Amino acid sequence: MSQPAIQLGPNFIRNIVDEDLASGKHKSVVTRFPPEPNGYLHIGHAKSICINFGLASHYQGRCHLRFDDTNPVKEEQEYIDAIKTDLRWLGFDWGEHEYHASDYFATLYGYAEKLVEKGLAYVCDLSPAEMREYRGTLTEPGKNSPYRSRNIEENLDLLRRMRAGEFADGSRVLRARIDMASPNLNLRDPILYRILRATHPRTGDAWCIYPMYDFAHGQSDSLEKITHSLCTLEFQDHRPLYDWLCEALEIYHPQQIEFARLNLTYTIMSKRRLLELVNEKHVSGWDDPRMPTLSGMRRRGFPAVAIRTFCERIGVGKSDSVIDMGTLEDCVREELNSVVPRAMGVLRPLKVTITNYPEGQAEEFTVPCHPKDPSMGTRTIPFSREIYVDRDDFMEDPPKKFFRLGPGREVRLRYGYIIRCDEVIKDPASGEVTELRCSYDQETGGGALPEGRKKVKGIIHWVSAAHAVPVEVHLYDRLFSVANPAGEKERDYRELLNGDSLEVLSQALVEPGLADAAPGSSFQFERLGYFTVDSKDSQPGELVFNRSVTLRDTWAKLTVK
RNA sequence: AGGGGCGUCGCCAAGCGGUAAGGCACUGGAUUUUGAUUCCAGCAUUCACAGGUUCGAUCCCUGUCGCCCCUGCCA
Repeated sequence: MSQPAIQLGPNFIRNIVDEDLASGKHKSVVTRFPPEPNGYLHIGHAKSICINFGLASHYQGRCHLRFDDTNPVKEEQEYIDAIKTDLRWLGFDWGEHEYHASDYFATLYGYAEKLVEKGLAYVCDLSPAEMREYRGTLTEPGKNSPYRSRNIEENLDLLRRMRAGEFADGSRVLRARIDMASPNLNLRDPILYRILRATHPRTGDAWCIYPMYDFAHGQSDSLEKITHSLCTLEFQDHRPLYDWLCEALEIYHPQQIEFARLNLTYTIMSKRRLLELVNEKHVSGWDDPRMPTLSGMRRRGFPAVAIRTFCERIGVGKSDSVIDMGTLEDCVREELNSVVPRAMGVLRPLKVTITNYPEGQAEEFTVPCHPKDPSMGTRTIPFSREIYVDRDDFMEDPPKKFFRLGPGREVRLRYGYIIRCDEVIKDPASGEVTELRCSYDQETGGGALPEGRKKVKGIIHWVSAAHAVPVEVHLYDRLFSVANPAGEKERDYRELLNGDSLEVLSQALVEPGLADAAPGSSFQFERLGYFTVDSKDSQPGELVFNRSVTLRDTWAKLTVK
């Protein structure tokens, strides 16, 4: 696998790295992407991935994949596997450099003993409630734990017995001895190790004590000789602890740099909440096409390149931001537009009979697969007396500027004839339009325009009734009904879900050439948008198409106004 | 005795003392057998605000205001 061309623009992290390289602090760059395997990767992770791998490739360095697996109660092998799948799909390669914090458990434990021996850590017996009380508040200093003055021998003995499994879960912890009066709460004797009897996906029951994030992350960075440890803004307050531990342990000291996490309008990025959406069945799974997960987007039909382009475009900064979903959609359209073949599909069919076209007759039009890329070749589409058009392309009482079908109006069938609507048939009971009876101009086949004939403005897509393939189409809309669900403090985010985020169309029809479309393959249904064959719900002969994204639609914009 | 960050066009974002890049969005117009694509044009006399330093400040200093993060034995 080769590194994708990720071209991140200038940013503050690059400036720092440039200085480090210029000053000789570093000769090369080593970064890492450190997910906790407690859920699936989402577009926010993609930003981090692109920054870490992108920075490494920009400086011809390397980027490690490291699982931050220090909390066995939340982590699962399923997630480890899914993360690797998504990472590869995105186009990144970590080579031999796959690591797990759990690989370092023995070393980390050794570090803990070292800290105790230096008098910089102690075993504390305070209960969680007491711990909270002793910690103080944002404005008041904490107070020293009564166990803070235990001597080194006792601490070492206790730590070893913690590891040996002599004490109950939660009964004791190992703490760093720093400063209970620090204005930075992270420095008020933070917990380094907790007793936890849980089976770890990789180390099983080998350990009953597990290191906390702060005692694993920086140490893992150090062991891997990471030069620049990039993380999100909320870890800024942890940096002093990161630095303190590297100094106290006298180990290689990477530099932690924080950047703003990604937020996207109309969705959420919290793994905890995404898990809830899955568990509470608000969505069909982590890979539901409405989810902001990479697996969801892949299934929806978003190309990996589009996601990488998106990450390049949004840049890297330190200010909290919420990026418009339109930016992502534009990246998706841009990629799909250039690489995907065209096809015709009718979402909500309305029967049209061409009254002057001979019964039983049929013909085929040979048309390009792509309007601008001849290398994509041609395809044939059948035409006959009965066709289907989309209901949206007919209006009984059309407004100004509507140049599709209406009583007495002419339109061009894309790649076919010009037809005129002569008669509108309705269901006598409901008044619903059930059929259009039209006549065609046989001089206009395949786009021909006889001398002197006026050009028609409207061109609509269609499908031959006898030849069309019935399919199911899933239309997706934003998952949430408000732009920034995470910013809504008053209401539970579940109340903000968009009840109409999924629309299932079971009567859709596509041109016969799509009958054997492969799962995951994408097409542009002309005038409608990009559609991708669902890789999970499709059966042979029963295709399900996911609408990946619509086309830009200036008409829709006008009608809203 | 609170601390740590951030404020440049509707949304992102370059800029690092010499007079506001770029993308998305939006608005025109051209081409078009997709109301798509493509193309061309327009879109911040101004950088949260107020002072100060300077020949000159978005960039330096001071103050004010606004927003985000931190009181898990989560990461």
